[in-house]
Amino acid sequence: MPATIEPSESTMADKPATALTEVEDRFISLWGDISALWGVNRSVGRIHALLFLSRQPLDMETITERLQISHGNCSTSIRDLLAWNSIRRVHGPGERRVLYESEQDPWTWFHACIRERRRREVVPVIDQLHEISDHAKTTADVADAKRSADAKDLKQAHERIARFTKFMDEFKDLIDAFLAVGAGPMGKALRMAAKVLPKGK
Amino acid sequence: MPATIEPSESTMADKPATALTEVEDRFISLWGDISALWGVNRSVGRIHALLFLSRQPLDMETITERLQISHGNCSTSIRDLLAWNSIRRVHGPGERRVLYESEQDPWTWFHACIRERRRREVVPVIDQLHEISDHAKTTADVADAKRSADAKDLKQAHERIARFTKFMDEFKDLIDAFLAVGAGPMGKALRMAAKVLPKGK
DNA sequence: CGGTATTGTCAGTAAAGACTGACATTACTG
DNA sequence: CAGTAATGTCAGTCTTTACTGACAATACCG
Repeated sequence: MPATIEPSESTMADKPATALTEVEDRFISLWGDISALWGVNRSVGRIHALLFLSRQPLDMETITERLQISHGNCSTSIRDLLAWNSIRRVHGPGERRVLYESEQDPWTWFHACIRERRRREVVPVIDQLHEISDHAKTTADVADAKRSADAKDLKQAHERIARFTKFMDEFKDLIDAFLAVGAGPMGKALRMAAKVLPKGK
Repeated sequence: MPATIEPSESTMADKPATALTEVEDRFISLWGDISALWGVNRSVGRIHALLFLSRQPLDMETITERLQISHGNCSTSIRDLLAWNSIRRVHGPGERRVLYESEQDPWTWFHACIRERRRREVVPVIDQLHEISDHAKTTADVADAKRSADAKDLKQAHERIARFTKFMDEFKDLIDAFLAVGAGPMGKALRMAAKVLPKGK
């Protein structure tokens, strides 16, 4: 795990490193590392962290200067964050600049991430698994009818793929249960309960 | 999401594409894609998928030929899979070759993955968050004592970082609850319950 | 204990992914 | 509705990560 504690991300620029920026930078840097670890682009994570800490919505220019990234990078990353419902546009009415702010409650944010990952990744994968499983079944049946030598292997391959497909279906159910409970008071109760339960290993 | 349905991964080699290999390849390819999406190397995922489907433990040579990867790549990927407790060594006694097999129950496997991610990623991140949070608190207090102009900002930054740290602590509790329940009959009950609960969104 | 089959390592290279900055497009302003 | 300030796009470049294959180390065998 990187997260080397460099003097400060912002000291690289000409701007002075205040106590505030130094504190912020450590958090931003860590968040960037975590993001990378989970398949999310580092810039995306850093911008998100910055907006999470910021007391007011920020515009793109402020972000690019603060994080020392190009405005193209910033624009793309912000598009991603919007698509993940991690940040919101804020229009001052009749303002030219567009401002962005992040959700302030981490559980609400996490909830949105899970919902999005479910939609983009889990559901399509399950669809494909069912397709593959069906195809395996058909192939196995054909081989069986023909008394092919590999009929038995095909049957077993189908059995294993079906088993995994079932797992993913159940996994989705688990996600759904989590989302149903989510960030509200019920979720709070669940999390309280988690603290009391016997700890795993 | 890629997973282009190419004729067959194995037809690239000289070996013929049987009905079996074709079925296997689709599963292996999909699993490779999923792995990449979650920050796991594609080769690692493909080997895991192959071992999951295989009726008997396989040696490295078989794997490299089947997946058309170099033996160096295979060796490294297997080391990873072992470290993640996703596969096991199987020694035929007094055998020169080392064989590998994967866990057959997907929930047991998933359980092991979560435990490992908890250990490697979640816990270290939480430790760092606490450090950063403490540092922010100290900095804020110092600024406050000096009546610095940015004392208020520092206090707020600390408040946000602390909020996020609390979230991660609760998140770990949730993981612990899951691990405690895990793959046994209790876990089964939980997953059944999940099916009945009102669906999220 | 030398010979050989197998696995481990890692420097170099290939592939994938991220970032920049010039140009295009959009949206307010006078 | 021309002028300008801002955001969006994307080809080219840079950075990171993954993969290969030659060499090294290990483990069984006679």
